[in-house]
Amino acid sequence: MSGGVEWALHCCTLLSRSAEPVPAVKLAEFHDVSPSYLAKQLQLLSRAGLVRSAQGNSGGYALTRAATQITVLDVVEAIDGALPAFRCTEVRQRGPMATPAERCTAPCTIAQVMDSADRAWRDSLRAVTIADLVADADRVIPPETIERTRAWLRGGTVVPGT
Amino acid sequence: MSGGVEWALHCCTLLSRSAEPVPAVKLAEFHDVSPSYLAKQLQLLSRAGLVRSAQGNSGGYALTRAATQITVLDVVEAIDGALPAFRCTEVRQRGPMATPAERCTAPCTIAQVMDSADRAWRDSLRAVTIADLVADADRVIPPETIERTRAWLRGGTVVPGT
DNA sequence: GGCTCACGGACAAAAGTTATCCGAGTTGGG
DNA sequence: CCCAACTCGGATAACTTTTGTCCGTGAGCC
Ligand code: FES
Ligand code: FES
Repeated sequence: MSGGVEWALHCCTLLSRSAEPVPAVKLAEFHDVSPSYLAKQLQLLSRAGLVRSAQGNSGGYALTRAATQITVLDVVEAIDGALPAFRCTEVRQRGPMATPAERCTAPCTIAQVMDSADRAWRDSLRAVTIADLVADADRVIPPETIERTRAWLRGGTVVPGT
Repeated sequence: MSGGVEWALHCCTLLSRSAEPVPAVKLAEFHDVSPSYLAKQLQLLSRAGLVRSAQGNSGGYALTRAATQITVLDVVEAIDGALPAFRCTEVRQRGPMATPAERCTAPCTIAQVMDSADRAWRDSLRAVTIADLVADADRVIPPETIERTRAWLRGGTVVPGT
């Protein structure tokens, strides 16, 4: 799985805290990651329709829907692609004892099992929304830090310890 | 996911049909895949303890336990590795608003969700054994073909159409 | 009209995979 | 007992996908 999924999910939780758009550079600075690469991930989120990009001087990224309407699976599929990890090559139709194509109406049992597991994985991710993540984070992070984060997102660059 | 997983699983179902060891070359010929590469996959299965290799003139590979005692997950983890797809980089501990390490006693919520999904995936694969796969294949493949396969595994190279 | 900002694609580096080879060890037969 | 054939095993190379970076283009704001 792509490592950028972690960044994207953290960015979504952060975006849900800000009413105004947040530039990609600021998101990168907040997480201390490569701005160029994070821009690519945000682009993927934009293509998937999860975030909306606003250009111009006070532009940036913002969620298109409420955090309760965005599942973790949405983000994962936007970054990693929606195609299943296991890909059947139809080995059974090759070799000296090949199964004739006419009998291959149903997918191979092995492919079925893999597909079922993949579905279980997706169902598990679909059950959690960004709002759930934020709610759980609020339970751990002290309220003061949350307010400081909001201020940091809103204002310019904060010089720590001043 | 590695494409060799499909080969390995098909090989396991095939091995469960033969009491005697089957050489890697024969397994490769049966599935019409690269013998050299399949050898590598079988090596991984051997390291994982799923199959036992016998050298010498009448050597080859054989399952170490009954097909009912080998799950699909065992094979997948042997080939693809047992580490989860999602890897948390602890982004929360970086950047200007970094969470102090002392508060990071529990894993990040996002990591928990990912881990839960991964567990669901593995549970799904663990629930199916090689024996289940064989039983399901027997329901589809005509008995005559199964017997021909057994004979092909036992005997030398079969010249088709002669 | 000048400025900043985000988008998009082009481009290089790294990792992981796919594929192949030859040597070490073992078995069976002469 | 020796030989020869056959097997696995690990080391090695080519390829593909992923990861990471960069700059040019176009759009909004002042
Ligand atoms: S032929 Fe693809 S999984 Fe069996
Ligand atoms: S810090 Fe790794 S998933 Fe949140």
